[in-house]
Amino acid sequence: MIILSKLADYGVIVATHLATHPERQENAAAVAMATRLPQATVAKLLKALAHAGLVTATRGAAGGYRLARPAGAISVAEVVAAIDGDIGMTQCSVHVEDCERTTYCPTRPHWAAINRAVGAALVAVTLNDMISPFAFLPAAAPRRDSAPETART
Amino acid sequence: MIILSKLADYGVIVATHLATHPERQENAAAVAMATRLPQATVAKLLKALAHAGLVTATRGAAGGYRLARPAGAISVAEVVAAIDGDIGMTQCSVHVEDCERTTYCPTRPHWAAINRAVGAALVAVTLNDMISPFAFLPAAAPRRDSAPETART
DNA sequence: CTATTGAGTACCAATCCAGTCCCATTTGGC
DNA sequence: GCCAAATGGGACTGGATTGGTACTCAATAG
Repeated sequence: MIILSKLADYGVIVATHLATHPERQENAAAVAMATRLPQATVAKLLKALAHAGLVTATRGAAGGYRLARPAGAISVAEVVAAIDGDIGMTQCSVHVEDCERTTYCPTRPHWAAINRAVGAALVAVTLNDMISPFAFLPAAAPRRDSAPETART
Repeated sequence: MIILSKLADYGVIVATHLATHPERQENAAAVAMATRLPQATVAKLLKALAHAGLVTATRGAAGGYRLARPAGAISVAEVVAAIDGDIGMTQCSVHVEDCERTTYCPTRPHWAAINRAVGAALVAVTLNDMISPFAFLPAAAPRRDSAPETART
């Protein structure tokens, strides 16, 4: 099971690439070449990122993109959300009204909690973390041995 | 963006339903009726769960399904994995060989860490938690005051 | 032996997604 | 002032994936 769509994955790559040269302004073609991604797709991604306010775009000749904020202030969750929309585990987490089981489905409230946990894992990681060559430990996954009371496999 | 497929979501509902009557053996039709899900789909789900060893199946007349383990010993992650396969954030997390960018992509090692965090969020929740009427706090999402709040539109 | 029920597989339909293309708008350069 | 370069914002399409169904085989109780 793949959680992220390929586009969202690409989006993080593109954003990360911009984060490596925060002061430089690059147009879509240059980013595509640097990331080895299809040019048209990169253009689409950058548009989405610009729309979400994560990158600033300069139009016209000699235009291009650059990060709107420092790399440390942009989380992976934001990049993913800009491309794939809001993060939610289940249908009913995102479109509550679509789930006619709302009244009797006992699992629904619990999904919200799982949702937050997953979201926290993505929010905890910034683009700065992604370009660092060292592994990091996201705050949302502190340790595995804190197993509360439930037996695991 | 929806992270779980509908089938995986249904799978959790089905497993949760079985968890409410651990001692009772139910056939696919009964589970389908109780959960208001299409009967053929429920049958398919139960087969997948049985294949993964999460439920035990009794064949023949008066056969049916029941949980193979106590509800507290089955995590949501297992149920999801039984239906959707292994959990991974990106293509390269699951099929490393498919990603020809491995050598120079700086984001790859970090996805593994995010992966673990998300997986931990699902492993921390058991079927027992899902049937409890009270909200619980999964271990992987310890607090909200660490400001996962991001500026959205 | 027969009815019932799960196991397994094959298959169809629908949806979604990745990717491309087109045209309008903006801006810098000549 | 005009043209080229670049983004903005759609629409469109081919393909892959998924949700759902149907059918046949195997096992078991009575």
